[in-house]
Amino acid sequence: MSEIPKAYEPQSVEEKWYQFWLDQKCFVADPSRVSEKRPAYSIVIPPPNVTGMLHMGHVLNNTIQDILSRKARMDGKEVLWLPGTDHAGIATQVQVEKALKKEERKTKYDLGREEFLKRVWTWKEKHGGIIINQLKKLGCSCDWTRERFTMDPEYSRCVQKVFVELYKKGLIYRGKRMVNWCPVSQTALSDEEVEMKPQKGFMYHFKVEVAESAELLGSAPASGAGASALAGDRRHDALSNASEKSTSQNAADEASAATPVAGVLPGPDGKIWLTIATTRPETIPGDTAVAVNPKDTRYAHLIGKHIIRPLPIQLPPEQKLIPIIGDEHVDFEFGTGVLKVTPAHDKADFEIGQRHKLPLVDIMNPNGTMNDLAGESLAGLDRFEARKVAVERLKELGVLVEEKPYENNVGYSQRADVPIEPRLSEQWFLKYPAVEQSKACVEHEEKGSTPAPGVVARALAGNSERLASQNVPDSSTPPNVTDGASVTAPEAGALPNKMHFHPQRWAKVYDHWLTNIQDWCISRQLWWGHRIPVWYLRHKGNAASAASVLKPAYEKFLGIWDVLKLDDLQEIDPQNFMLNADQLSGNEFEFRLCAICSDDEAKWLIDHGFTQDPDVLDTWFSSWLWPFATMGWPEKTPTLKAFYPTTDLVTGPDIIFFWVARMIMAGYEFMGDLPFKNVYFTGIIRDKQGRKMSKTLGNSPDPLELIAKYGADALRFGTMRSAPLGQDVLFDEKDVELGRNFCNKLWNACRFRQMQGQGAADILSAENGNFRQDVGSTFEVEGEICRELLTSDDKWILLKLDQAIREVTTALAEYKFSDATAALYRFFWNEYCDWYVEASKATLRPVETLNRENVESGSGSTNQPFNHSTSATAQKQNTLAVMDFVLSNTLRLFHPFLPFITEELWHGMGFNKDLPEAQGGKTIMFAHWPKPLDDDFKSHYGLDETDEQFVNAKYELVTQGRNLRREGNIQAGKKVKFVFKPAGELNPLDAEVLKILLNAESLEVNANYAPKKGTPQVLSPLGELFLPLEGLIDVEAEKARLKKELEKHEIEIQKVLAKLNNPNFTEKVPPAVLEEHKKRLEDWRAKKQKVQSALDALS
RNA sequence: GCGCGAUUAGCUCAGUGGUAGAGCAUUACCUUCACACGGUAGGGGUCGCAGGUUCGAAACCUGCAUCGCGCACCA
Repeated sequence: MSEIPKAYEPQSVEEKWYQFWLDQKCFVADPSRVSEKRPAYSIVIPPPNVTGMLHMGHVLNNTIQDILSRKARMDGKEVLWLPGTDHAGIATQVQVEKALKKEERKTKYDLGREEFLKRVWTWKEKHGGIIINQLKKLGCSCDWTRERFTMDPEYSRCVQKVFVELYKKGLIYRGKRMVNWCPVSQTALSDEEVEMKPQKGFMYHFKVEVAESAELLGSAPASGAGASALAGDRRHDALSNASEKSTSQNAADEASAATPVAGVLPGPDGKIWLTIATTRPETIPGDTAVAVNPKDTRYAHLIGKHIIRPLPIQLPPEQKLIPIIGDEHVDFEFGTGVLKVTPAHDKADFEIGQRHKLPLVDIMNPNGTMNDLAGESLAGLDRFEARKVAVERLKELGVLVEEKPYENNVGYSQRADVPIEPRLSEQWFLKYPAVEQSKACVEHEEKGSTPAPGVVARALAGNSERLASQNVPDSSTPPNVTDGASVTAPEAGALPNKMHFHPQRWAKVYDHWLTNIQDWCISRQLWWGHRIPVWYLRHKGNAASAASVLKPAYEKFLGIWDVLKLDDLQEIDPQNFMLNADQLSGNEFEFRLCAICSDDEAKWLIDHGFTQDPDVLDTWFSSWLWPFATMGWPEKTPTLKAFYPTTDLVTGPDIIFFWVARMIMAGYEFMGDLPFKNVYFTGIIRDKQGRKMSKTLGNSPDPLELIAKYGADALRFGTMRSAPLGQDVLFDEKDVELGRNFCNKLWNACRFRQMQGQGAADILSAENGNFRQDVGSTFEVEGEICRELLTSDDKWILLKLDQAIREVTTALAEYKFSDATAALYRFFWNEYCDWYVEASKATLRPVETLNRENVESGSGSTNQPFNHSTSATAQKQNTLAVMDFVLSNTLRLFHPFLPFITEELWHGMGFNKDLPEAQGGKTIMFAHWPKPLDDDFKSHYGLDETDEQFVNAKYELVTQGRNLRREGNIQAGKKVKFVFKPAGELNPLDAEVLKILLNAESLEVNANYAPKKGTPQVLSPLGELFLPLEGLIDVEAEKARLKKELEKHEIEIQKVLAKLNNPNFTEKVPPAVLEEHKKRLEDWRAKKQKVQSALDALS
């Protein structure tokens, strides 16, 4: 017989079968096959960044999607798992810029927009396939014929169409707002792209002089009442006071010596000083007011007065004068209760500025350096450098009162990891559509995860067919909701469908976000992305001349026009403008066209003096259309009709706002229906210490290396096993190792089975280390199981299989992947391999060894006659049939988790042989998902609790017997004689099983056995087991062990007794529980009795 | 500040009212003809703390503590 490797070698196997699946078009979804009997199942992949690399998060995510897809195929559904990649605006552009800098020492500006974009496309072509190939290595069964990219021409048209539609609806608008500006990428960001991080810095207290000091001190006792007395023009006085401002260190010292509590410091120099707390002194030059709370009695009287802004120093005093205003926003508990207002560099300050019509002084450049308005000493410096310098200047002026360490939260740019700069700029915004519908559609039940009603029951629906006819399609599965009508929007308010989040708690987070939703800044100052489909033409001259310039374009395009009179920023209705241009005033106009343009049209517009908006759209503005834009929308394609709405979405909770919520809104807005029915949120993958995976920490393992080392199946299994529903996953390579070990176990269990079959040597081949079937082999697969020949172990394993099928099916229906793998692991390793395979050796061993000489019958044995010569072969064949049945079901249960090895074994074992092509004959992918054994099956084969309990007792006896060996210090490998004194009848086959499991040299079955004093023994419901080892056993040690056991049992007995003696318990407890307790007491007492007897036997 | 999770064996985690579990790690023994990526048998836990509900709580309720996450933030 040729050697097959003892260990499973995944590499060539995985390669081979993936190619096979591709060649056979196993992953391709065909909408025309969808019918009531063959419902659709669909998932769209969360598109990875096109130039990204596979990381553990992807592994988790995509393994789950693959499991769901493969399970759905085995359920007889038409499955579409739609793959693709995301252009990932900033990330990709930054990558290319870096490469450009490194390789050519150039910036994107050196190349210009067009050339730079060419480079990005080249980069995309070169790197874009990497992650796709990595997904293939993982075994993902995506329909690659439908692979999409967010910048495919068709996809881009969807993006433009959506933009134009929302623009028409008035939901997209352009405006000058405070946005989150990233000084590194030099673009605006959405609120979601800003991450708050605690940052250690300083809180600076500095004092400013109130310009009207003299006036205040002179005419009013420094009380709040004085304010009104100072009405009138104070400007001149204030200015002259300011110019006399003392900068002497002396004065400053005196001032700071006074208690700062009040915030108002009337110094001996005859001036009133206000103390201001800030973390950003470098923005002082941009201050245009100082604000206090009008209810704050300390300061209210100063409202309307002015302070002299200390920076920049060089300015003449009159230019430093800024007003003190009253605003409710100011918290008088915080700091000194005096707030410097910098409307151009702070969101809250901007709003205060709006309320008080304050001027905006922008003192920074887009790259985060200070501009000339910041003053000589700061201009040109980076903002953080400028902060230090500003503090120095304040010190020099003697106005710095305090500087203390302070930690506050600062918004960081997620991408560039630098603090964002609130900045006023002109951007495009979107008012989110369909918010209310999106909120209403997510199920908000209080408790537990809710699989769609009936899913579990349906999944478990029994099978009344016999073994031979396991291949009938499951018609009990109701069709998916995939009516083509959903392509058109239903009437408003008609929302029968609900969406389920798993775990449900994310619904609350989702809800909260939708409730407090802010308009979405969708424009980015990047080059890589979907360019905003808006064109501008500026015209200087009167309205009539402007109208004549616009005319050709106006007539050519049906797009939406806006006309803006730039003189006073007034919008004019375009039609009105074209008709009545001669009567309209104005000398400068801007025309704005929002339309989808072909290349030719774009060229035409450029030729006619139009320019396109230079900005591109936020990447998520394309991703949010993913579920339908990938299916051919706006055409009502067969794919869209058959597979939208999708069934499941699998993603990380970190993009619940970025992506999930927005897809839901887009789904409603453009398709009139929810885009998916279930959302499964994975956990976040962390390292062993619970830290997030990150490149800088270097704690992120390369999945490809893991696959090379352990195999894709191992990686998948290990990941699934350690990923409980909704919990973060602490990744440990040990888990993958466990996966590999498990695959190896599966491999060897099948190898064992193969070695039993006739002509095993022909069936097994060492080539490639793979299982191969020999065409000429007469080897039989899944032969008829004969009821009469079933051993108790056979029945036991069939019942365990039934249980495993139920557990795995239920777990999958509830998205509990770690439960499913745990059930599979337990069933296959602990039940099938540890017990059943070992027990089966009783019938599988060569006939000559299954000989009554080894199962000695004592006198008076009640054993049935056991005719080996005639029945042994049949018995063996029957056991093999059971094994084949169990293994065939097992492989199918495993297939979604371990696609490669199961396919290899499915063929290697020949399980595909008698099946129709489309139902497992070609590939296990389409073999039917195992159904639980139903009552007909069980009664036909006589499977019931009796057998299960008997076998449990048998195995328990074995464990006790092995214990005796250990206590007798018998080495694990050594064979010894056991004697068994049965309590009733004992089938010789069961005796043989006992012998094998005990690794006994022989097992004497003797109902009349009279042990010598001191023979170690165990007692079980099946009888007494003796280990006659005169002189070899340490009697005292054995006694000690038994005594310890006795104590243990006594404790248990006392525990149960305590309960049973409590009248409260016996009266109130449900009868079933009472019975159970009584039985428990009996059990423990019986056990104790047996140990006691054993102990007595020793002395 | 608001919200959400977590707290069970050395580690990572299951466990939705009725006898405390798994994997890893660990100890001892074993290369027995499927598998040392293996087998057999062990050891190891007052289930974060304090109250309450209950005949009965790891589980349910109320506080508290610690850790983590999200949202919102006061300069």
